[in-house]
Amino acid sequence: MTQTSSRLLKLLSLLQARRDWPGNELAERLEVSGRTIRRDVERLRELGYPVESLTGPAGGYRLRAGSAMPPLLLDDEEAIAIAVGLRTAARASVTGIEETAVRALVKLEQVLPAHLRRRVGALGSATFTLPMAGPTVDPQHLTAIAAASRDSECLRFGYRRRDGTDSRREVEPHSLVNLGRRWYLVAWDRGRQDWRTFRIDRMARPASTGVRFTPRRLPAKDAAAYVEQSIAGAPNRYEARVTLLAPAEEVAKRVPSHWGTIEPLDARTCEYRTGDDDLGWLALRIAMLGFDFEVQEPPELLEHLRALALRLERAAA
Amino acid sequence: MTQTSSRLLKLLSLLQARRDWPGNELAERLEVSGRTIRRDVERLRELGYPVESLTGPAGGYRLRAGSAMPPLLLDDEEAIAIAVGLRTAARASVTGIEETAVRALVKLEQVLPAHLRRRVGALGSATFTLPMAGPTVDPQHLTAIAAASRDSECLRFGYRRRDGTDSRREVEPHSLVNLGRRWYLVAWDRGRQDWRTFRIDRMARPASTGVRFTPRRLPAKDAAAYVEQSIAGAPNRYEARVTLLAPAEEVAKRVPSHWGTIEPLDARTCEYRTGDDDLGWLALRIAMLGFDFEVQEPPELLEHLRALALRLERAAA
DNA sequence: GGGATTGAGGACAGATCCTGACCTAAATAG
DNA sequence: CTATTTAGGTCAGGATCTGTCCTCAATCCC
Repeated sequence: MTQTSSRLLKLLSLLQARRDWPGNELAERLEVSGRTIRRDVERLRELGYPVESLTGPAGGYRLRAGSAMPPLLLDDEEAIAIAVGLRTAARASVTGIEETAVRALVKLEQVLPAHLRRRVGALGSATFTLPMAGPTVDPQHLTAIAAASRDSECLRFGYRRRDGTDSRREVEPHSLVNLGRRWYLVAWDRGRQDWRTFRIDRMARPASTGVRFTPRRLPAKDAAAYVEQSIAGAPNRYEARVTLLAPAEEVAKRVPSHWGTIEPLDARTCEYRTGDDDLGWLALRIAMLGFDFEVQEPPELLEHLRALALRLERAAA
Repeated sequence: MTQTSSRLLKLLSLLQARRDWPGNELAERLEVSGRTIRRDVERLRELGYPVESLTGPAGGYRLRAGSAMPPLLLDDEEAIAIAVGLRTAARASVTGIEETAVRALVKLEQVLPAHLRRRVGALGSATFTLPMAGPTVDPQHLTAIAAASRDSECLRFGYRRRDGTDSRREVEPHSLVNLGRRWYLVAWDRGRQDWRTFRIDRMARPASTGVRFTPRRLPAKDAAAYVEQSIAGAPNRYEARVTLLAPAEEVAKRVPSHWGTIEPLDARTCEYRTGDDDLGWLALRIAMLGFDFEVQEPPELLEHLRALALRLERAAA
């Protein structure tokens, strides 16, 4: 039966690689009779994959989108592209899919052949995040932590506290949480015998110890809630409100909707609101818009702008 | 034997969803005897998927990375994350995997269930590209064009020439090429009866006509070469060389390696080289580094910096 | 070290399924 | 209208699958 199964997979793979396939070409490729191809197509349909067919000359088979995801059959290059894409998605921190991206990445990396993993690593060193975007998180850390947490394995890492002191931790990872542009791990600290949240960018060399544990119940609704309550007060977040000297429509064309909101003030100006943890980053984002503007708040933003303007002037001198 | 095949797929899916699986749990889930599970594992191994097994208590099965990619079995959320990740990867224009990312995206979108496609579209509207990054390319255009080109189907679109005049085109798409931060389509223009290259960001509503064509031979080594020769002279590219007043090591920590090269000049300064088509974008990239700097070349960069500094000063006033 | 747990795999029998061959029907492009 | 292409019924021989039963081997824990 491994013959039939692998042939079905190959068939699915062919149907994903090109859209239209005449039956006899499939038969040739899979080295079976046309009748068997028809039966295989029937089987795929039974399994829920919608294979369309057209009769007549220029007819053939075609895999449509169905109601469920079929298994994806990727070649090496595509697998790499997906791995790299997921890494950037995990750091995008704009769309709210970061955690899922990491989960998918863990799944993919588990089965990614070694030679491909090396290539992904090489490409991955091309960091996409902007220099000013604050502390960056190593995607390899993310996947290592997510894998340990998925498989209920203890995790060991070095951790630098807020005050700068270093320590080594051994924890039972519960879940990985993305908030704003930061990643947190919620875990039971085995040394301290209590729940803790850790910032991933403060970790050093996280690695599974291989020791399994039985998951504990988190004393909170969910991990995200736990992180929020435990960093309450800390995140010093800034909300910027600036007036742009440009029509709202024109601004809207250039500003991604998730980067803030635009409200028209009059025919020639509009108000732009956006928030961030990092003032420097906030200043740049506004400067990059390419329009003249006036800062309404916060006042701290003005200082950053002044500093930036000075630096540019010095350079342009 | 759709039963055995679908069971094998389910088994593969389970093995991808978690790392360790005891045999009897698999047997329960798949509603077969333990013996059949062992046989299924054997079958997977025959198909080339390396399934490890450990005996003893706490033993079980585990899917390792092999030498070839197994079919990826994704849940809905993961499929969305991958689609979004690939979209950003297609636009990243830094790593050299954009074209593969588009190919993978075409494959995925072909089978992406409708409800998921809607969600991807909603998320996709959160444009990630930076506002200043120049003309953005709609990923839906990219996939539409890539699909037509993969399937040898004619493509129709509106095109705005360099001089601003609009026209409608019907072409036989040959391939999609990514150069720098721009996308080009190499195609046989049916109206003009000749080869042409089109910039994707100048296209309007590209769509397959459904008409099939037989691929022609391109009069060049490959599509990338053809694009390069046909836009020779046009791309007005700038190479910047600036001196940063900061030690090379410190800069290296903040600058992604693909965004330019860093050469130490002395203990306290270094030289940063980077290139781009867009001067404004170039200026920002340097300003964002967060270090004092001096521009060596090009002179045009100075003007942009001055303009930017002025704008910031006005805002900070 | 001993016992319990878990995977490995041979053998068997009955049921099921697969394949290719052959044939007819229906749809479609030119 | 004709050639092409998928749809699918039927048949027969061979291959495959499954569960049961059993014996081994590796590993963990007491």
